[in-house]
Amino acid sequence: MTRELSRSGAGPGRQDILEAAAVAFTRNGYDATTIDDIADELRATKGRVYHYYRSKADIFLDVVHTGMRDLLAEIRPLAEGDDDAVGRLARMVRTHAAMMMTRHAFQRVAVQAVEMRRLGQGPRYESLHEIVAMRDEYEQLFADVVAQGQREGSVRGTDPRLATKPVLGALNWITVWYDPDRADDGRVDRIADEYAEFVVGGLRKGDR
Amino acid sequence: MTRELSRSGAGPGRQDILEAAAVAFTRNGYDATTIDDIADELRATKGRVYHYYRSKADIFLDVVHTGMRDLLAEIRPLAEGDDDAVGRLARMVRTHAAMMMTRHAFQRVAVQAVEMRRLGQGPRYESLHEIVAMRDEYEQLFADVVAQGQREGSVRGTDPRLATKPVLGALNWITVWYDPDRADDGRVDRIADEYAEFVVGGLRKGDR
DNA sequence: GTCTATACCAAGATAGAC
DNA sequence: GTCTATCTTGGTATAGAC
Repeated sequence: MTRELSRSGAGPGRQDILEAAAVAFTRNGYDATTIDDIADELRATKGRVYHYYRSKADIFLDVVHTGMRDLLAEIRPLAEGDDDAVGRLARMVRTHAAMMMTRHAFQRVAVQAVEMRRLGQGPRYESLHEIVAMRDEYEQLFADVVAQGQREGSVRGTDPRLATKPVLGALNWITVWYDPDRADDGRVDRIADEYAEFVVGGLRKGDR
Repeated sequence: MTRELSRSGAGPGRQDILEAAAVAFTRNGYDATTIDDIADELRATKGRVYHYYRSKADIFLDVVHTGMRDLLAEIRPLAEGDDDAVGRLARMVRTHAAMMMTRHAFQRVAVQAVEMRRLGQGPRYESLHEIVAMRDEYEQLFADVVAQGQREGSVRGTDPRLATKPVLGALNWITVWYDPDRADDGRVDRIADEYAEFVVGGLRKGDR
């Protein structure tokens, strides 16, 4: 039965619901989004939604999981290259920034989840641990590149973990202000380049 | 009657409620916070809260308004100095960062509000326009300093409005990860300095 | 001015027809 | 597999005692 399918991206009927939910959650946030909102977005009714998902929290976690999995899939290979750290960092930033814009709905919901402290309560969702683990791995990818840059002498000395905070803050914040409906050709690339320049400048060792 | 007092910071009984509400909203977010949570934090009951405020939304907006007003009061004088732009920018960033930590509850709630798109609906709260106006003024303060730095030749060329996005994103994000309970002496200053260095580095014209 | 008790409603979730 | 109808709960807001 469908209930038993593995989370995230599996199942044909589920995918539609996931996308509708991402849009709905992006519009109004988790609490203010009703199951009817999701059903409306789907052009269906509650019955359909509850056939595939047991609860609103389940849907939400699946959206978040999908968003983080996709982001990690893009960034991990870039972080693991063996060229110079600053170049890798620039590509990671550019790609993360671009994802916040091109996959706006899923990424905005994922960012929402990071901000929720109270996600810890409620029933024991195993997918919650997975999400926290992905977030930690993600942050570590950036911290490692920073540390690598320090060894290479191209990045100024700071605690690498602390250094990731403004970087990821700047990047994640894109989901707050960016409006995908004002899509303007070339805009995504221009913004992504600006972020890359900003972050690299902020971490590079100044020669003055 | 108390109901007629001007919003934000006025009234003796109101101040207590405001502080309790800031703490409660910080803990669980707007929707998940109940009036009973606020009353518990106050060590009182609903009756007290509703004596001073007509609705939950009113309390929330007052917390947000207070947070933004205080932040603006700190930053505006720094932005208006007449020394070099990079120095002013560094002080603005340091101060903003410090406020996110030392006034964590109010500032976190204010950041929450910025992220809510749907605040626009519901009854016509006049204070909403004021809040939006404050946000815009705030962003403009940073954009002006960036533009000034470009005229002075110390800041690299970019759209000043776009340049403020990663800066304010990095700064506001502090409210998400910073935990005031792990207060450790000197931590606030160390973090604030790190942010100042990061932002200035990200915007300064590179001499390479 | 603060409390308790309660009206009222919105929304999550379920039952069962088709 | 999708629907409509309904149950149930939790939370905003109010009434009115003290």
